[in-house]
Amino acid sequence: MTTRTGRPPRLSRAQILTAASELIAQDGADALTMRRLAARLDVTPMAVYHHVRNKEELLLLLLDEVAAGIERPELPDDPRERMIRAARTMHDTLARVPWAVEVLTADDLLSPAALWYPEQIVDAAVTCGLSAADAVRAYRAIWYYTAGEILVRAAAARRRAADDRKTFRARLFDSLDHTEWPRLATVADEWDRLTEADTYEPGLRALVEGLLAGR
Amino acid sequence: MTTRTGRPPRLSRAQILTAASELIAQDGADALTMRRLAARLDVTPMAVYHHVRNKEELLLLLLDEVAAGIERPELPDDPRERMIRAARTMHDTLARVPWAVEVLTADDLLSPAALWYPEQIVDAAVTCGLSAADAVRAYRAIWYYTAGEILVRAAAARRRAADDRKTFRARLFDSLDHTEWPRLATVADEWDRLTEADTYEPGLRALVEGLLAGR
DNA sequence: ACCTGAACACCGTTCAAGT
DNA sequence: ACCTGAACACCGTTCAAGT
Repeated sequence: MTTRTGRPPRLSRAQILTAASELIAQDGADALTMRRLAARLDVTPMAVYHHVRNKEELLLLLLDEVAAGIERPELPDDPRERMIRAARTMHDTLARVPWAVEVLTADDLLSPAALWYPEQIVDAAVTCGLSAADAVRAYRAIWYYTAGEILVRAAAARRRAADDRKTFRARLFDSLDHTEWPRLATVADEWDRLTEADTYEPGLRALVEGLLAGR
Repeated sequence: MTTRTGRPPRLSRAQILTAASELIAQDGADALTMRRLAARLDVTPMAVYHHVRNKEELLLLLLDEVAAGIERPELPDDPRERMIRAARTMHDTLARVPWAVEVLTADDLLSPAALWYPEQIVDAAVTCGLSAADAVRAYRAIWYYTAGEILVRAAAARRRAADDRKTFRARLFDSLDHTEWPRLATVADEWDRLTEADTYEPGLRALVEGLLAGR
């Protein structure tokens, strides 16, 4: 029987993670600073460091939480539709936590729990007739498209919130030289509407169709 | 004839932009801070503010420089190949300045000079038989894929430089549960090689093929 | 007009000390 | 063991003053 010495903990890792998630949810990923986090927990900044090595570890722990809560819906039997559904779910899950994509952009693989997505996609691609190598390449193309969509839309949302850029694009389109860019001039009026619409899935379907062309 | 008064300028906007570009080129986008920039120019931080409103304006000016130096190669006559060549050029140009993509992720449109890319792509798509709206959607899908590729690869390069993650992925794959993720287990050994290879173009071709399916 | 110096309100993190 | 307090080395930016 071990005797616990020292004073009882006021803070726990779980509390820290909860507070951090709340901060991000409320004010965005940039609002997560060690000092603000500490203030919200009503402790010194350094108290947090006793439970978490540094900010990077904190972010990785938050990612693990996201990964742990990942959806694994029933997927269609048809492998092509299975690819699409798996990618769509991956997209929708991550689109709810765009900061996570920013944190891990690099790693097309997330933490172990999130491996479910590439596993399903690669497996479905192989079932469709791709070689293992081509299936991995197909997964990567899907990941680029998906990560790009999430990052671009998240950044666009920030702009809209900050409002500093709406005018920028408007100015750009207003000043559009109709002879130099005739095609863009034609679509200028529709651009915003088309841009705000969710077109993830049609693009995904086009990509998958192209990746599986001839099989 | 206007009489110039006050002391002669030691600093110019052009000098500031040059120094800023050099800083980014040497040490990455994170290395660009107003204070470091000032130090490199051998002036007070605040001297810079006399030529540039703030950091955001500085970044936008740098983007303009990138846009101004954009390549406009002869494009193939075949509209499908024209889409691909335009996208490929856009990609290659931006891949050389990944920080620019990070700055503007949001805006699928860059500054006026860079409108050449969407103009070519949308125009080629319409020539291929897409409606104006579908052509814009096609351009957006291409932009997501392209921006995603650049951002993911840039982040991966940073990781490789910092080296903090290579071990992470290795650990992940070593600990891979072969029964839970059979497909990933199969490709685990090849993953790094496949991931480092440049597969932008095949993915792009697949995407374009899917977007133009049936035309 | 162009630049300096001091200052403010922030960061992440280290280190020594308190209980 | 758990936390505080002071400090360090950074940020971007404002404001008042110098030449």
